[in-house]
Amino acid sequence: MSHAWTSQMRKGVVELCVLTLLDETEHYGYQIVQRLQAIGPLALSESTVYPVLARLAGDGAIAVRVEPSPSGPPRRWYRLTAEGREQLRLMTNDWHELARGVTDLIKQTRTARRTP
Amino acid sequence: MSHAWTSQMRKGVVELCVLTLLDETEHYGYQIVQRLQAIGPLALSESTVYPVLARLAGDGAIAVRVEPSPSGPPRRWYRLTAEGREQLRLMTNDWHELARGVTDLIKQTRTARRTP
DNA sequence: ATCAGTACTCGACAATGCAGAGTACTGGCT
DNA sequence: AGCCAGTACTCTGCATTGTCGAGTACTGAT
Repeated sequence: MSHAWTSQMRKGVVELCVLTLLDETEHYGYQIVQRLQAIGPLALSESTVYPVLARLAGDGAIAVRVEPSPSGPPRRWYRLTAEGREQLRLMTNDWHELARGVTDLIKQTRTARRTP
Repeated sequence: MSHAWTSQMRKGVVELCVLTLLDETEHYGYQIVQRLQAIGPLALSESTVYPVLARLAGDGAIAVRVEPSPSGPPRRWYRLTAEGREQLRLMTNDWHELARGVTDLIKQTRTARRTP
């Protein structure tokens, strides 16, 4: 298993990743799970992704279109709405700020420790 | 206010930041709050930081030392234990992996969208 | 008939950040 | 003395969210 804290670090980030993938092109849920699992540190299961999709759809950030699948139950294709695209923009900004804040803090304290 | 998702993005990261600061040098709780509030995207309140310190101390990642304050109630100075230093190392690794994973994903989808 | 792969659903749980209120100590202002 | 701001920490309760585990349904291969 991963460490216990990795699942906490993912919080909030999952939503960002889903929106990001949908910004690229239309996706269905299972496909999103596959793509995120291909990224090691973002490997997450269906029970994580599907609720996110449901909530984003409820919020109007993404829209659904059902299409029969060649192998299995019908697929639910999701795409970004204008609202969702705007949310993605804001979230991406926040993500970059946060990531930079944390990474900088780590760097700063490292150099601070090296020169006491 | 910040957006609703920023507080979710912080999950797990707060613990990392606290450990990082303590890796630099000994700190007391209020001081940690002040320093993190100075970093815009990491601005968080006492009710966030103190529970984290309590839990880390309970886990043995940090050790406490009480000292009277020149202005106010006694300060609780925290410092990293060997255990805590190891945890910090692992968390930092995980953080960098996650951050790189997300940032790369954003970049990839951007270029993918540019060349359809 | 059985099994693997696909695609989605659901209930219950645990961790964590956060708002809000409260306590206690010091020192400055009136 | 009385009051307020700043310091330093505590506590209750809440909402959000990722995750485990199990379940359903459809297709095609063995």
